[in-house]
Amino acid sequence: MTKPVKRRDAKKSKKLILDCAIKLFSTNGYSSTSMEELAKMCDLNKAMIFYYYKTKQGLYEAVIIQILDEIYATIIKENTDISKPMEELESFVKTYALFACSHSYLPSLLLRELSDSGAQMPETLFSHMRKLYILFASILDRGVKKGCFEDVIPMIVYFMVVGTLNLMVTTKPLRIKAHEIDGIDTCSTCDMDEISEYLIKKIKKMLKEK
Amino acid sequence: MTKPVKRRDAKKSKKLILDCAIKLFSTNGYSSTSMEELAKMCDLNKAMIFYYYKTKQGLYEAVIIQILDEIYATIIKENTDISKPMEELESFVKTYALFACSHSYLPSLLLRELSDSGAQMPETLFSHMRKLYILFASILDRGVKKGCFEDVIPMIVYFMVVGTLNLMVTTKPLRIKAHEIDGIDTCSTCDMDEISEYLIKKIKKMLKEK
Amino acid sequence: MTKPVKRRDAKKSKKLILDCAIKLFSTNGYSSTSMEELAKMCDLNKAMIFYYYKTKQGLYEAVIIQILDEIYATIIKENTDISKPMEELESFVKTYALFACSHSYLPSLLLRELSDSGAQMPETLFSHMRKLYILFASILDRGVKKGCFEDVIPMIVYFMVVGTLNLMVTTKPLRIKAHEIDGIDTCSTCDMDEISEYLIKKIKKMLKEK
Amino acid sequence: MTKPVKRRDAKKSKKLILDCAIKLFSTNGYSSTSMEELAKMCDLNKAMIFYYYKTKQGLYEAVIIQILDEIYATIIKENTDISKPMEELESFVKTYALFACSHSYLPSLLLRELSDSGAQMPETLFSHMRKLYILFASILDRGVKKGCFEDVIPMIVYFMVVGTLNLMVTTKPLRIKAHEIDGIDTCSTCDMDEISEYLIKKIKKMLKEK
DNA sequence: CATGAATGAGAGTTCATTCAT
DNA sequence: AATGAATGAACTCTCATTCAT
Repeated sequence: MTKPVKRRDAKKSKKLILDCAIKLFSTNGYSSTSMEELAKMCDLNKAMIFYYYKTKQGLYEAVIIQILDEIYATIIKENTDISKPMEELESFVKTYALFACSHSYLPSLLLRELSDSGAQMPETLFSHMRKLYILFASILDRGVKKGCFEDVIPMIVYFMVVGTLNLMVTTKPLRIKAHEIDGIDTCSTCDMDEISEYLIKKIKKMLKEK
Repeated sequence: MTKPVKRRDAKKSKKLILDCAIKLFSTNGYSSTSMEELAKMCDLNKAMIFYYYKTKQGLYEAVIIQILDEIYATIIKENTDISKPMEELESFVKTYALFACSHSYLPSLLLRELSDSGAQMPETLFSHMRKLYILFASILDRGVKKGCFEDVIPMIVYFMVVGTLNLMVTTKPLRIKAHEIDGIDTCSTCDMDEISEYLIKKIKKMLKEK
Repeated sequence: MTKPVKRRDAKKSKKLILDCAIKLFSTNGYSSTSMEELAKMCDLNKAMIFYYYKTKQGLYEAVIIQILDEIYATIIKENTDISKPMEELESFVKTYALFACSHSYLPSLLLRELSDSGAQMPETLFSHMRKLYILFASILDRGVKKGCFEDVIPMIVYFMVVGTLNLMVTTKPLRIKAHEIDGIDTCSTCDMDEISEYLIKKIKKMLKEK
Repeated sequence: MTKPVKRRDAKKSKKLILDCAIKLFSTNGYSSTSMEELAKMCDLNKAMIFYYYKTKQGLYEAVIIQILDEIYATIIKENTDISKPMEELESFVKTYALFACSHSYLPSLLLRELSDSGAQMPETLFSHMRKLYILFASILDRGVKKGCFEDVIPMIVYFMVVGTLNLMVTTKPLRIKAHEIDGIDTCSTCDMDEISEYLIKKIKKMLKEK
């Protein structure tokens, strides 16, 4: 008489929720994502989300940690056995670009969070973001010390790189539309490789000693 | 004992609503801004918001138009009687920086809207944003033709400038906090002038012919 | 500097409001009629409606009195110098039918009011409705006494006449639609004359002594 | 001290909402019925109504289907194993009368819906109503073919029967009041049986061949 | 007479969250 | 581990009505 109860293992369900949450949070933003919608997407009961993540905010933080840990690990991995700052910088940009391109929720989430002065930014997100920046800044710093870069303000350079990459990812559909409407060049057909190549070239030129 | 009599000045009320809306929308984003909250902030009845702006969406678009018209007009004004592309570029960046700094809702709003692939972006916002970019791109274009700039992808350069400025504005509090915690340089004491000076210098170097 | 103020005479405005109100109340019903809508329809300020009629309910009652007074007067007028009950009945039905047809708000209003056990029916409406019924009943009564009708329950006969006429008016569009869909005969092309002729014939047959 | 624990019985709650909704919709009409009021009446949270019925309109349609399905089924049931049109007609009227009397929301709802030219009538209601009429018309039609009825316009006859029955039900309180005030005969003490007997007798006389 | 600004109450609806099973 | 029923607070928006001019 009783309905059969879906029994999957905990890890799978928990992971499923996280994956779907990433998609929803990054496409709709925090407040426009509803737990109902998420539950439907996972084909799971709403209550399960709360069972695993306590609150919506808790889930959101889990999403963030997941993403930032991934990008950080990816960059570290790609950067091992590189010692020249110039190459390190190049590797950072390329790795970030590739990751951002294939995990487009990262740019969405970061830009969104960075857009409101972090009024309510969860501590976890903040510390993870700093870690990434510190990594970048240390590359530049080593470059300056070795004499390959000059006149560097790392924060600004960081945003010129990461900010631009993020925006290029999130605005892709908009840029296509804009190109169609106005006929103007919005780099709408460039792929991520071209973009990061261009960026690297320009950043190098910009920072190189005369 | 008697209640103080209300304004009954349409222009003032309408303006008041718009001003408060700008603040709320840019700090909290669209969906996290409640009309109740807005009404309280204006010390006005909730219904008045709808009396003047019909819907929440309508109010939001009014906010956007207001902001983007302002920045556009400001830039145009500052750019009259400049003819050299190099100087035009410089003027664009400086004007944008100053405006963004003193009207910090602009960066917030733009970044937020740009962060979700414009899924629901109001048409008005989109067209205003394009206008601004077209202005920037035409400066670069003239520069290329006159031979002062080379190897330009305007969209990317645009984001390197505008994206970075926006991020520097919206992340100010975060950067201060990050500096306090990690002791790392986050440009936390730079003022907007220094930032735009640095940006201009770097962009010029980046685009200049060898 | 001051806006020109529309100055019409009071009577015209008051009448205009009443006329529009009749239309709206009978097509949309009481609660679905909004004062805003009404004001727009009259091209008058909302406050004027309250200036003339105090409340929505007050306006509604004015509407009712207007309508019922009219139909009552019309019937009385057409019935003068008729003395035979049979003809009187015929005249009542025809007059009512014609009026209902050309003032289709009457059937709408009446049916609507009669459909909710008069829970909140305004006293004025109630008394006017009774007047009309009393008139009808007295015709039947005289007919019985003169021996032209037999076995009469006036209330039921009244509804068989007035109820049916009302329904035939209000359901006209529905009947047309139903005919189109099901192909069944819904009297969708009959005009009011045919309907009242048929009704009169049948009512007579129904009440006639053997 | 602890709050009493709620039902948690979907069927009961859903039914309860439907039952209360029937009462409210038929006494107050669609727009004058508030979901708040309904929730209070059910001693249930407002959100539950939307949980089960999605929208107010959805609930309304559920109400309608419920009612019309019931009356249709009842009539069909009572009409099995009758073959003579005369008796079928009689059975239809009696069954309808009884049902209308004991489920007085039916007449209210029908009259109300029929009173505004079905501008916004839900499709479900319309199709159910047609089904009932088609049933009635087919009885008359068979009667004509068998030679028991003559000169029939089914739509008009239908309203003379159903319209009158409906009105007699909904106006009961009004008729009592009217009788008290004016002393006139409003059939205020008749019960439904007498009314339907009278109706049947008269309709038969009205349609019978000479 | 006439207006537009202002209001409070309440409408339908959504949502994060909890509870009993 | 999983479910569906239940909730309260909040949401956007509408409406009849009033007030100052």
